Amino acid sequence: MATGRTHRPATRSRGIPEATVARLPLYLRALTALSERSVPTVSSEELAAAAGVNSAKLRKDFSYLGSYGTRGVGYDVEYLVYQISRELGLTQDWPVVIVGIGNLGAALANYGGFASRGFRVAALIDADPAMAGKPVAGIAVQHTDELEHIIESNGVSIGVIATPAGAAQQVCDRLVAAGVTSILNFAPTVLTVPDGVDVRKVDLSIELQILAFHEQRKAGEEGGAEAGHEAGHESAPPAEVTRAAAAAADRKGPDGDVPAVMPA
Amino acid sequence: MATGRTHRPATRSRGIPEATVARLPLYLRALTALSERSVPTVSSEELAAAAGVNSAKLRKDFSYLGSYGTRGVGYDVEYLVYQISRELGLTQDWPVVIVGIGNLGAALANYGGFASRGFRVAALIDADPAMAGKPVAGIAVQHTDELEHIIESNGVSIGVIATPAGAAQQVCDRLVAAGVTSILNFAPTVLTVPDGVDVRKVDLSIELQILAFHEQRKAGEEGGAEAGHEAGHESAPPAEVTRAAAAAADRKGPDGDVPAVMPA
DNA sequence: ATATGTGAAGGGTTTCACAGCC
DNA sequence: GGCTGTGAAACCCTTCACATAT
Repeated sequence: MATGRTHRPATRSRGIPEATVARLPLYLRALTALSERSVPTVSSEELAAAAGVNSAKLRKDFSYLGSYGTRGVGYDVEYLVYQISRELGLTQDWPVVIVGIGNLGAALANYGGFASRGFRVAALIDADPAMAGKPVAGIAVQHTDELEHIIESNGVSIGVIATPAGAAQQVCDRLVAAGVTSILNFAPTVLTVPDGVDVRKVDLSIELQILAFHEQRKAGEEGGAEAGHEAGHESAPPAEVTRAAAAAADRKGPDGDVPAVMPA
Repeated sequence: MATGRTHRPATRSRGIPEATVARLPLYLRALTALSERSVPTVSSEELAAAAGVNSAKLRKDFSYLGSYGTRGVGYDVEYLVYQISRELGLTQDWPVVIVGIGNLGAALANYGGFASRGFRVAALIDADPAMAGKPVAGIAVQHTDELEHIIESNGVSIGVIATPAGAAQQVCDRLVAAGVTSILNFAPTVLTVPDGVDVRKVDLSIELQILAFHEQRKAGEEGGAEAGHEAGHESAPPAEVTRAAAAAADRKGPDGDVPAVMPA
């Protein structure tokens, strides 16, 4: 993505491919596990298996970072952990706010995987006045009114949106106006943001729909059935896709009935 | 295009690119919203804007499905909704089970976006005996012991794993052995599955790490600062990445302290 | 006049296979 | 001998631009 940006003469080969960046956290997790078990070195083959990719891809990925391996030996686990962490920017502290504290927001707040990687939950924000002051994951929920103040006084540049879809764009606008430049969006909506702001989306129902597509394909193929298990299903009357219901569900969002953020 | 596969005389060009499949749910959502507002037709330009892609891509995507548009006019909303739903396999009923009913599992169970698209939550499963019988989203949680029985008697082919990472592979193995062929995995682990089984992964911390990478880049660039907002942050002492903590958090998973599934 | 459908060009990503170094 | 690092090939995806249809 990105339009091209300032293409400088490459200090040391600037520009790690997006696909590679997306895999670095995977490698980091596998390396972290090895580090815990005090394994000193790994080969590309072993590490690739642990990360679920093939070894040629892994080596190519690492080649964009530099030459951190030793031929005939492999990679030093500790050294690689450090290098990848640095490349991803995890050696610094990233305060984040989570907006919309329903089941999903609470799950995110409780996820230790954030804190341990340098993401510090600076605040939990919800529009429901009844939530204000209630502790979730050991942090008191604050009201939406405080949003701008929280962002600015904590220097927050990353925001997580876990509100219903109907509130997401408004929350997004307020986050961006207050200085947030990276957003992780769990609401099933397309967010519009100004240039320079990154948005990543996690969409729970899209993932299931992609699985359904492939599942359907399996059912349709009757060439050389490998797994002896009839796919598909035919008990209940084929539920007609209820369009109105889907739209209504999208409006509520990927969470229960959380009373969420409304415009100020 | 494509490797060739069983290159039959092309009934109507089999084989939709994976990238296209991944966008169909996006289009479907946008179309559903239009349908609700009783909009009869859309142009590729309008629909693309609503879905957050560019119009050339959208037209190319639709061309893989067939010629469902009218030149000079646009696409019939209702017709397209039906065609995409059918292509994705959403015109049939897909019973799914969710394993691991912590905050995340509960959020998923409550998500109306599943039910409204043909995904019927057939069962909620958790390893904690204390959870058994408790209703979540109107469905009584069942104990892990029932897993195989539930899968088989309901003809479930799609499973969602929302357990801690430590339990994920075991749950996965049991699901697959019982007949599940598509898995949506929220646990921060690489799952190993036999051929013919699809796995999709949603990893909360990876998304944040990717954002951090780009955020760091923004901070580093001092060429022509567009948004007058200093990136980065320097208040707290730069949190050294605590590897052990990250590994421990991964083991617990993307949810709180949910007592989850243990081997039978 | 207007907007789709699609060859062709362009860019990015993955895989191959082997040269290079330990 | 073993394993990394990397050009080159193959593949996939996106974008362009225009023929085609209403």
